Amino acid sequence: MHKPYIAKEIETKWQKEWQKNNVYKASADKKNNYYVLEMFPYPSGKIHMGHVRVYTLGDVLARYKRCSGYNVLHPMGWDAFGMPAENAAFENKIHPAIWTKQNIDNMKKQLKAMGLSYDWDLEFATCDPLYIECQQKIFLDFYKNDLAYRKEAWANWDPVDQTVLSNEQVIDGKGWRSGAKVERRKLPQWFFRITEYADDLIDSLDKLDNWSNQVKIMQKNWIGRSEGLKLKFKIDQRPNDKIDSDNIEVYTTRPDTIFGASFLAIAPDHPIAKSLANNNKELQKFISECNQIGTSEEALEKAEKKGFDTSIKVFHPFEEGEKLPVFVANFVLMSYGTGAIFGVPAHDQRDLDFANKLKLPVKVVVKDKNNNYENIDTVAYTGDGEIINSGILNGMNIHEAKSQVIKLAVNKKIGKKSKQFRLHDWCASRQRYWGCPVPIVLCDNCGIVPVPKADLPVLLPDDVTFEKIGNPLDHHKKWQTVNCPKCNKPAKRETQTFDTFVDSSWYALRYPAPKSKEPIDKKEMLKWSPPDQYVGGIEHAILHLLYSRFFNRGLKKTKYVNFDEPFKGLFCQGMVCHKTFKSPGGWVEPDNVELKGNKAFLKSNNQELEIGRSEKMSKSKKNIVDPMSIIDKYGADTARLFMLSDSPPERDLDWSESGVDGCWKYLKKIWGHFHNYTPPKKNFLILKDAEEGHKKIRREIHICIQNTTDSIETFRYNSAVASIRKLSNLLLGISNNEKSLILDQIILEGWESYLIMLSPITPHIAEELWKLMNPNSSILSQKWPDINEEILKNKKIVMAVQINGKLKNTIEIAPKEIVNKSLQENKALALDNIKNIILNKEPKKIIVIPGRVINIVL
RNA sequence: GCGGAUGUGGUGAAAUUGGCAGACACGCUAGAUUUAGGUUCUAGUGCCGUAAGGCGUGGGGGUUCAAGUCCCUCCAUCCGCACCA
Repeated sequence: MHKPYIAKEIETKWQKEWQKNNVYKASADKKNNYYVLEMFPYPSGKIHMGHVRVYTLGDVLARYKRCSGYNVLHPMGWDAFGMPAENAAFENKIHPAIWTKQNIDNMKKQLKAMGLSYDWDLEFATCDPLYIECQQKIFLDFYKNDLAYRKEAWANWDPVDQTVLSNEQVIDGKGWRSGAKVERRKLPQWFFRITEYADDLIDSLDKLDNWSNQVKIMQKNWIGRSEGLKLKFKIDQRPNDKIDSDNIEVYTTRPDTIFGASFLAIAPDHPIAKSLANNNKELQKFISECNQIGTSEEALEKAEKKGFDTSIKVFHPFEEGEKLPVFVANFVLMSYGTGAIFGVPAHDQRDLDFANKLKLPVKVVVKDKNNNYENIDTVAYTGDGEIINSGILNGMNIHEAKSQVIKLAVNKKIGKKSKQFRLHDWCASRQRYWGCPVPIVLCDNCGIVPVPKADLPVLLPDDVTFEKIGNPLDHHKKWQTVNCPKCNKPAKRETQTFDTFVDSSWYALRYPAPKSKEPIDKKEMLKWSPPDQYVGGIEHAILHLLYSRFFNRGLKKTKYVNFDEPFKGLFCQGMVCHKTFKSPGGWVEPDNVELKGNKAFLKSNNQELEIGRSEKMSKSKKNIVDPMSIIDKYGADTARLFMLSDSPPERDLDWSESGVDGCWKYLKKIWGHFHNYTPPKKNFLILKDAEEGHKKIRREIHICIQNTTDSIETFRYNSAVASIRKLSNLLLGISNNEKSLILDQIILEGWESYLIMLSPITPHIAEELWKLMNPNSSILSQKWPDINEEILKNKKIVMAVQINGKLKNTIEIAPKEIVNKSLQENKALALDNIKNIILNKEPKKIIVIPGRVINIVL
């Protein structure tokens, strides 16, 4: 009897051994350097299955590349600033720094138990004083180069707690702790000038060949470039003198529909609206209602369209005598275009909803050929068509009309062509404690004064309390008070800290030299950067990845780097999901559930539970499986194998206990096999003398090697696992009485290749089994198996024979017959069942696709 | 609301360019061995049908000798929406 497979034992053994030998040390050479990076985690306390998935994916790639002869940089660190640490401080009276440190220690231990191939010497956390100092240096350079500036911006304001809330802390328009209705307030905040690069950020997407297409499309739409017209409407009668303009300027992307305009709408915070509100209580009330919708775009767009008639009228620019009413409307954004629009209900859904609500006229100006365009009542028509009811524009299509109106407006000096972006500048400051301080002093005499680089870092004070509501830095008078670096008079530190997206916008460049005094050590960085492959969740498709792309451009402008894009390749993996279980008392953890057939019961009292569909693992639904319990029970290799086995990496993965069990049984089977296997003395030289029967087996082995390699290269890891398993099925299926000297060598070649290909996936068991065959070498120093092209060349080709496109039979041909179409046709026609179907009919057509299919059309 | 994606057996899925749908697994069924420690092995398994055969890739329509793959349309689910990270 052989040794039982006790995963834990061999996994800790090899992890210790590899650590001792420092096998994952990154050392760059002149060429063949490869940088694999996975998105670093927020240290929330313990790892979850999402981490197991993304880090396994990255690890397979890192190990595969190392095995294929590359020098690999594969680092890990911590996105250590953020709100949860402050929440923990508030709830459990623990300092954010201590809480974060504890979490990092614990999670590091857990990641190590997964057997990931990181060079831990390169580890850092974004809350390290050195990282803070470096980031502040970069910020000062950005500020000097006009990439950062301060201006007023909206924030969610809790009027009871007297504090700023994140969108996450606003639930149904109410503060999460106070329950008070949340308002919007303007505060001075710090911005990065990302819009400066808007065009470049769109145009350069084309160059990112190794980025997933969907992310590129999402970013393009997010930036939202549009070409349109800024157009002035003359005000008929000014209601009060405080309005210092005779015009209201609107921005539109549909100048062609100008004759269908039935109103103007301005944003609640448009200067004219504000000015009117000064002596209009009703309007004041309306504006403050608008301010209660919240700051998220989703909330604004979903809110019921509401408007307030200002009683101002404006003249239609092209239609003599026509006047349009001006409304303040809750769906118009001050931050986009000019903060004012003209409304064309027939051809814009929002405008139509609004017009219907306020009983405004709907005038059709674009003819929809396919539908009844006379009556537009609830659905606006936004497509192309012939312009009607529009005087001089009649008969044009919308594109002709668009340029015609722009031309007319420019000639009349009431408009100009304008390019707009949906993207707005990045608000990167937060009114919170646990973040990197903005290194600025606010002085009554000198205004905004950067902290001199020599005085960095500006570190957070330790002695803060979280009992008082609001930003602890605001309450810390001693920390705030400094002398102005310019005039030396008493001044105040900026009490805002950076958005954590700032921390994660440049961390990849820090790994090559994480202890350098310089933010980015050029020499070391250039050996590796930018990362060849970045791996992370699709939920970061826009913000993190767009901010990183901007930041990299900023770093180029400030001469820290010499390339534009932060990541050469990008791969986004799907989420980890699990079924949900519900009892009348609420959600139930999978750990407390017993499955019998397709029913689920509560372990404690056998009560039957409702089984819900699979959803993203989340605390609220309690459908969480703790990775550590899986590693304890089955081992890291099983967990890793399961993560890769069934679902393609980019798709959501359904966690299933039986799937994990299957992986474990498989590893156990392989374990058993190798413990009973006595390999022959290696002599691969005799393989070239193999006869056809043996060659066939060897060919199949090499087909598996080829398929596995292709699948790994293209991130189809589930297919890679399938072909690896196919290879073991094949080798295990060769019966003992077939064996011979040559076949024994073929089988040995097969098993060695098998273990090497398995090793990036399940490194521990692969090493253990490798040592059984080769006690003096490590699997980590083996080369990825070569594909023997010569062997693959002579495989038989199977072709489908179809009648009217339906498969009826197959034929086999030799590779050299692939060019001989008539031979293939004749072979197909000679088949008995084909003859029977054709009988005496004359085929109308016979299509031969060489080497693939013969289709006989009757 | 806007933007992006996904949809194939009982389940997870596979299928270079349109060219044999269901590889590899899980589950299930039957049988064998009795497993010594979470058994293993063999056979079967898309659906309907005794069979011949027919039907099958979310629904409907189309292009083609040929459609999971291309086009139109509808439906369902998931992700993001700028202060969660």
